[in-house]
Amino acid sequence: MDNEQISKLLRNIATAYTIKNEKKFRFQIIAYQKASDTIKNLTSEIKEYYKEDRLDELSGIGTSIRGHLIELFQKVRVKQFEWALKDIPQSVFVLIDVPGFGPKRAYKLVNEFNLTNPKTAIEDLEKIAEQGKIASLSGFGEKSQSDIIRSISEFRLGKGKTTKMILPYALEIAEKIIEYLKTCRDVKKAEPLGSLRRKSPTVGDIDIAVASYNPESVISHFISYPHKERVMEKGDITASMLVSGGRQVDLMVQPPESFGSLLQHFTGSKSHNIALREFAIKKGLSLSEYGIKSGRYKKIRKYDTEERFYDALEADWIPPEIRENTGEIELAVSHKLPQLIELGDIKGDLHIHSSFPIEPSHDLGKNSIEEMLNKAKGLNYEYFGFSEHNPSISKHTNSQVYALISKRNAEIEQIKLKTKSIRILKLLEVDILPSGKLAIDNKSLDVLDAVIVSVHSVFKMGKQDMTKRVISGLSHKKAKILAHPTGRMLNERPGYELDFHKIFEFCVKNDKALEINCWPTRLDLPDILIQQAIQNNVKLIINTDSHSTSDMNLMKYGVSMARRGWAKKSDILNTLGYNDFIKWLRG
DNA sequence: GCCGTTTTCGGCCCGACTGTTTTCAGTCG
Repeated sequence: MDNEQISKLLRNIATAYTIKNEKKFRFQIIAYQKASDTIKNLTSEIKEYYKEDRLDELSGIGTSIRGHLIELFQKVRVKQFEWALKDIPQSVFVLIDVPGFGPKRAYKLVNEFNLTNPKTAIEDLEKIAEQGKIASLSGFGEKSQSDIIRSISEFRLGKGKTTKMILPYALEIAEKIIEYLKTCRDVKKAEPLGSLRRKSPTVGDIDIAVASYNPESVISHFISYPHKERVMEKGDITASMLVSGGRQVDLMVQPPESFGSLLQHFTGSKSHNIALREFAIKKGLSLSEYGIKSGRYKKIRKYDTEERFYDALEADWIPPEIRENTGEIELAVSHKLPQLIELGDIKGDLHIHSSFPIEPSHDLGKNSIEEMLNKAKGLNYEYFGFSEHNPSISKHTNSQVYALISKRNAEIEQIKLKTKSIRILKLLEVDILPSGKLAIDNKSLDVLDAVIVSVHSVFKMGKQDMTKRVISGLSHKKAKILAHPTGRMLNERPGYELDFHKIFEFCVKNDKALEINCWPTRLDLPDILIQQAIQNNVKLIINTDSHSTSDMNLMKYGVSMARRGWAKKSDILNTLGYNDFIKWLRG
């Protein structure tokens, strides 16, 4: 069983407990949900934690659930789970994935209509709703019957939060809506919050906060958005709608004097907020989007900025990117938060594909060496590295490969003569073959300043073999950077299997760096691995992997990812000045 | 069932909205 399946299993246990007796099992339900989330967010398989006897490192998994997981890995069947799941039809766990269905409603419908086949439960229920059989059920009515039909249809089309957007796409939608919101006079401020503000690599829905003295007017303006598909909810201070494309947008409004508490509340993450509120309780305080209530006086104090809100808790302001309840609250309270890297700290971009006809087996860039370079100057970089893919080895002999690389180098040298304001490096992105050998030979490698190595074929290898392959590729003296280390493509494929303990160890020992690739569908390394890499003293470098001049603006996404991984300026190699950087590259 | 900045026992975030209700349950974030 993989993480996704085990996470779902634990969530099902929580659902089962909710159906059995929500009050009695209240805290077990929370515990199982938390354990489920922990496993869902892991970057390596939980089974590895079990094998290495490291399950106790995971927060939210205590003695009891740990014992059940061990039983799961050893015997497959878990007595406690079987007891909890007994009497609950499988269809319930299928139906619950459809928005609007919680444990209670799903269970009631499955039982009432005897939906025994989990594979067809959703469409069976749809038919029953269409036949008008649900409205007469106690607790249901005409409206909920038609809502069910619509929910199922939207779920099938992947609308709402069912599918996640990559970050730039979500930002684009948010910016349009914010621009529209600002045409309303009553809107004093409007900001994108939630996972968008935390710069999460994928975003389920778009959260927007507005400061206004007239929430009614703001909400009525919001739901009149010309590109809306439908309004899902409309209350006094919040509203939700689907915009064209089926993307969900949530709105919350507070007066300007409470905007700080609203920002804090609506930025999340959920687990950060829960932890912060638990911390506040110990101080006799109660937090919400309205402000802070003191237990004794019950009077609410309002905060116009987030800084003042955190300050009221005697904590430093916490950058949104690290609000994931992984220790940031404790450090904010002890005033020991790290100074995270910023976009302005970046002094160079080393992973650039020009259109120079180097005849690679992978893709070529769209803009010339000179065009890319001019863009780099515009970004005020100190140094810049060209790293096209190596010439295709199936179509060229070694000497042809050498000739192509030399030709590119010659062109770079020509341009270097005319260029004073920026230092240029002659790099290449070289494939690590399944054997672990680099795709090009030493003669070709010798004419390069260094190479970026990466895996572009045969992804399905065992973890140990893939780790050996990558380490073998990185072992070459010229190989300094491992590009997009996990190989994941967001919304497309998970990464290949790698033993990152070994990779980290190798990189530290041999002074190699791991790339944080800025490409929005990659964002690779993932944040959690960035954090682990830093803890292990592994050097990192943020590269755009640009294939056109406009791609070079993607640097901000890599920096956000680094911030999510708690990276400081000193953790990132391309914040170094040229002399220090080149010393590392050639070292 | 988890967890430790008064705790290995006794706590466990806080609120909005909808539909079916006649005061609230269910779902969501």
